[in-house]
Amino acid sequence: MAETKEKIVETADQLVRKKGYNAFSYKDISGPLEIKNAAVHYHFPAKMDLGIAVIDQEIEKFLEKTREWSNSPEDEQIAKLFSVFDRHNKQDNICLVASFATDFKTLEAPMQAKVQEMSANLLEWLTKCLESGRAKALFKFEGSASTRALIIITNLQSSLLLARIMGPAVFQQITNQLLEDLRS
Amino acid sequence: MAETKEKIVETADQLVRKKGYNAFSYKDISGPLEIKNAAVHYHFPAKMDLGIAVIDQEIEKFLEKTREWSNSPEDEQIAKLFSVFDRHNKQDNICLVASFATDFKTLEAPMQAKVQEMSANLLEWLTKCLESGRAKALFKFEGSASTRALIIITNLQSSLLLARIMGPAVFQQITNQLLEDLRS
DNA sequence: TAAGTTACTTACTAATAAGTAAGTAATCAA
DNA sequence: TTGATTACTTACTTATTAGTAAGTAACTTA
Repeated sequence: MAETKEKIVETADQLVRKKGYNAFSYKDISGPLEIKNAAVHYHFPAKMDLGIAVIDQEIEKFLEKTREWSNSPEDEQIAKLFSVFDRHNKQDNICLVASFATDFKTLEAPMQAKVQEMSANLLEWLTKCLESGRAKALFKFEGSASTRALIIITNLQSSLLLARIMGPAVFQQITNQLLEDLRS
Repeated sequence: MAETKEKIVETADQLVRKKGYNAFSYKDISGPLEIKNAAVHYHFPAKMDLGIAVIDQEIEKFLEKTREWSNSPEDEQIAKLFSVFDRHNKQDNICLVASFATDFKTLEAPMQAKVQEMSANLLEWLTKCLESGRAKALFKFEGSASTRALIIITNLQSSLLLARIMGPAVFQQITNQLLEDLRS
């Protein structure tokens, strides 16, 4: 991919996390990158094309990371997932799923499908990780792995939301206890 | 409060929950209510005034409800809180805190303060409820009540977000397990 | 009953949004 | 070396946004 195109996607990713999909415009991208508005439209004719590119990149990154982690013990894999969210917390970013979930009803069908794909990937991976981690007695939790995965995902997502409102410390407070819960 | 003014706030509340604060316009209110755009501006000169009214109403409703519940056992109080979220789930609504958290960085200072006030109220109430419920052995959980309150709030918030993406059943899946966790 | 006051409507403005059409300079491929 | 392709810019259009100024009809109060 060309340099400008990559920078556009990266800037859009940051904007979705910082302001939300409906709250940024092409001007917010063309300005910082010192290109013209029409240059953004050249690479991404409609805003939806850009939105999809942002999600596609996130899906790709996630699959790549989890592939890298796949030989580590499950408790380390979970720790690595948490550290991804921790990094976002330190940058005052929220996660893409939460950001797009808020705007979900305003999105066109192809974008909604992409958001669903992104969420399904995360849930599927976490479910398997919890399942095999429990089999090895690395984790202890009640109920099905898929339910526990949903619970942990909701914790991670909303702790970034709450951290934005109540300060970054609440993220640590929540995630420390979550990891504790999984062990005990 | 006058009838029209109430209807405007109620419509705005629904719009914030359905589309997000930055994704609705005064036209989305004046249209359904069959009034003119300027009528909305008459009651709420700037959009922020309307946003604050929506949050103020939510705060008031919350304080009223928790006052009503205050003589019930703590496990029933928690069940009532969950049922409020359940009602939102059935209407495909997300919660105000999550909706405004996404747009938080685009909000003016007085609105940010209101969002913080709303979150603090919820957290404070839930912390106290968990604390006294644990003292009566109605609940069992690890760690401080305030951390557990944060965890439960994040679960409730994001289960509405995830339910929108993955279907309303995930809300039940999550909340059933959460209530189970608190008991066991 | 005259003078506010309330709750609007009519008719705007200025700014910003997404998106497009036509032109251009530089590179690439035959 | 010509002709196409790439990656833009210039210069628009159309729609929508928040917001306002001036007018009006109905009611209220002195």
